[in-house]
Amino acid sequence: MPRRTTVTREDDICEVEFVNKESVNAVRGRMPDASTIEDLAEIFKVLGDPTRLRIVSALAVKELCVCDVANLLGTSISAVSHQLRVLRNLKLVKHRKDGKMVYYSLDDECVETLLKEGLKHIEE
Amino acid sequence: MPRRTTVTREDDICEVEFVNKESVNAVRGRMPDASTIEDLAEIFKVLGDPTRLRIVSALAVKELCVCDVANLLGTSISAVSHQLRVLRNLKLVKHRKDGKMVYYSLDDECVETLLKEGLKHIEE
DNA sequence: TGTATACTTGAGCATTTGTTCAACTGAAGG
DNA sequence: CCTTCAGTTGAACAAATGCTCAAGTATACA
Repeated sequence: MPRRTTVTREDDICEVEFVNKESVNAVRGRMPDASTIEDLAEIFKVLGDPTRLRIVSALAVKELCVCDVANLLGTSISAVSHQLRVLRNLKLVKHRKDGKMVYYSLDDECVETLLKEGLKHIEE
Repeated sequence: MPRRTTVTREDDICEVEFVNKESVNAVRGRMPDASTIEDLAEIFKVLGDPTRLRIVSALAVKELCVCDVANLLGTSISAVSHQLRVLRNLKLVKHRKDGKMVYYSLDDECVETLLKEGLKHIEE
C-alpha cells in the first residue's frame, strides 16, 4: 500500500509516494510550462483589478484621454495614470500624444476577446 | 502650485469641464455596468495568481486529488487547499469525495476557454 | 517670459494577499 | 476504541498592491 513518506514538519511539501504517478506525470506533460503560466497569470492579474478592467472596457469602446478616463470612472487622474502605466507595461494599451493631451487606446485585440469571453461567462 | 480647475483638494476627482462629454457619455453607455465588471474582475483576479493558474491548468487536463496537485506543483498541501477553496468559492472547480481522498476538477468549461484564449495571446 | 494645463512619477500608507504553521475534522484499518 | 492519513481551517506575518499627495515634466498660449 503506497504511503506518504515522512513529510518533514517544517515544510510539508508533498513528497508522497502513493500519489498517482501516472496521473501526475500525464498532467505534467500536458500543462503549459512554468514561464508561460507566469506570463498568462500576469495578464489575468492586470485585468483582475476593477479599476484597470473598467479602463480597459472603456478603451475597448473608444480612444480616450487620461482626463476623460478619470472622469468616466470617477477616480483621480493620478490613480488612472498609474494604472495606465501598468497596462502600458504589459502592452495592453498604447498612447498617442496630441499637444498636451495623451490619448490611450487598446493595443491588443486579444484583450477584447478575453473581455468578451469573460462577459459570456458572467451572463449565466 | 498645480491646480486643476474645479477640483476639490481633498480628492482630486476629475470634475473638469473641458472633458469631451460626448465621448465620455458615449463610452459610459456602451460599457458593462459596474457590478458586471466587478464580477469579471474577480474571475480574472483569481486566475491571476500563478499557483491558482497552475492548479486550474492541471485540472483542465485531468481530475486530481489535493495531494497530487501539491505534488505536481511542488507546494504544500495546505497552500493548495487554501487556493482550492478560493477556486471553489468562485465555482471554478468542484470536488468529489472518495473515502479519505478529495478529487477536484474544473466546474466550468468557460475557464478552459479563457485559458486557451489567454495562451493564444502569449504565443505571439 | 510667465502661467496654466495635461499628465507623470516617487514616496508613503493602509489594505489585501499568499504562505506557513499548528490545530482540527472525518474516514479507514486495525 | 485508537491510530493514521487526507484534507481543511484560522491565525500570523511578510510581501505585494492601489491609492493619495506632492512635486515634476512638457506643451500651449498670453
